[in-house]
Amino acid sequence: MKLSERQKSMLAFIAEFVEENNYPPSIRDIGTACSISSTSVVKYNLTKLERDKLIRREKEVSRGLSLDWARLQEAGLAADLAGAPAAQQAADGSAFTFFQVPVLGYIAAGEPIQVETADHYTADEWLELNETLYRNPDQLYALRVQGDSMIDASVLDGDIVILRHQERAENGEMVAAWIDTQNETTLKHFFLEGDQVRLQPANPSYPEMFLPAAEVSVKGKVVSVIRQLE
Amino acid sequence: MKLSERQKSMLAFIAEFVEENNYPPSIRDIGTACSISSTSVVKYNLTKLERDKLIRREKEVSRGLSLDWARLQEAGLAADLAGAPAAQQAADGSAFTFFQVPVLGYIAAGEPIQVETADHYTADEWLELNETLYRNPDQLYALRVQGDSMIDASVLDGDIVILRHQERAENGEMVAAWIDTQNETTLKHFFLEGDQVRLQPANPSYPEMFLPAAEVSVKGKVVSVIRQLE
DNA sequence: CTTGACACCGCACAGATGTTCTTGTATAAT
DNA sequence: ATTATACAAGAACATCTGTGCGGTGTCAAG
Repeated sequence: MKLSERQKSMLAFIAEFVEENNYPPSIRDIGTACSISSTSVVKYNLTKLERDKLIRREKEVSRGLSLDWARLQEAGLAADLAGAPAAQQAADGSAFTFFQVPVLGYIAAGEPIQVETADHYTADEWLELNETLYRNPDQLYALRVQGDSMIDASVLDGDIVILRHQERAENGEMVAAWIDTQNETTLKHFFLEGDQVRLQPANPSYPEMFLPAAEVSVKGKVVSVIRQLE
Repeated sequence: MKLSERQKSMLAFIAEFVEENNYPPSIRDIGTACSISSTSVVKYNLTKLERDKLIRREKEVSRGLSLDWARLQEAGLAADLAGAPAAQQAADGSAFTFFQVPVLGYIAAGEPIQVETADHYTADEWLELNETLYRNPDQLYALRVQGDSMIDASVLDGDIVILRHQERAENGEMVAAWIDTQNETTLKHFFLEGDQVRLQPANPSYPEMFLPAAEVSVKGKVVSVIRQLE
């Protein structure tokens, strides 16, 4: 199922419109927004989208259409759309969205964590976060911290770190790094020095690690830390 | 603002309809469902509801209406309605709830923050949290931390602390404390020693404060710390 | 070259839908 | 009684809006 640019822009507009107005756009609304002069072309593409089950449509009902977020998510299209998994009304009437982040397991000098295979369905716990705080929520996941090797960076044993999945990191960033030779994932500050990687704990009582760049792969970068005291 | 039975049933129907169809009902839809034979009567009542700001309406747009959950909640009407913001469907179909926490301002050795008067409608920012992590969410609020006086407790400048509103604290807990004589709220570890209160920063370069218990009032206890690195 | 699928355009039409006008019925205040 | 106000009905109207149909240009297969 591949979509034309036009169809993508239509989806984007529909999402945006619903987000803003709380009711769906008419065919002509869509046409104007997506620079489609003919209503029948809008209908034509709408039918396509409906065939792919990305939207639902009620025949002969004004503005009788809605997005199927489940399918959009499945198709990897939800991320680009306004008001993703569920659009909600904040207390002030403005619309905003929330999303869920899977807590995939523990990180430390502990067992390996297969971030790639652990998907949204194997996670045993979830965090719910406000979109205003994060971008690209579909790339986020969370881990519980075990050990105090990052204590000087104010990350304590038991904290939850939220990471954005990415393979590269800037020097000094706090990352989850997979160490090939040791078969484990660890939370450290990352420094690339020539063809060596230095993984530095933020606790002087733990040693730095120097490893060949080939043996280290970055699994994600810490974007947030959450601690429960109660 | 009191509503007629008819208006209540209209609200209920609109909520139910939107929940089910993802688009709003037409005037005639409402009429049929609420046993109103005339479209003008529906419009009449819709106008009333709009005057009370319980719904929003776009003139001359088919199905151009939406519920204002904030106002409905305020009026205590939201609970009876289908699809109220509090109830959501998780990906696995199970229901769970989330809630919002107002970010009321900054805390430090800074300006006073009137937690009592700052209610859910004056907050300029919100956090959204999963209920599974917190109990009694209605007593929660959040503050941004200014300054590094709690750095040794791993609370950094810029962090957001979530507090539970309470007047009492156990020794050693991290609290937001109002200091009468200085007209300010500050974040410190709390110790009651006789009729004196010791407020201790978690940073050796800041001094402890000893104050008469009468001059200190606890505004809340820190239950969580959130940090954004990105 | 012809054909057919595909994406697109314009337009006219009919059905869907909000609005307005007139009328009628209570109830409470004057 | 009279007036004002809230609530309701029905019909006519205007416009919003989805649908259908004829037509165009492109492109690859036959």
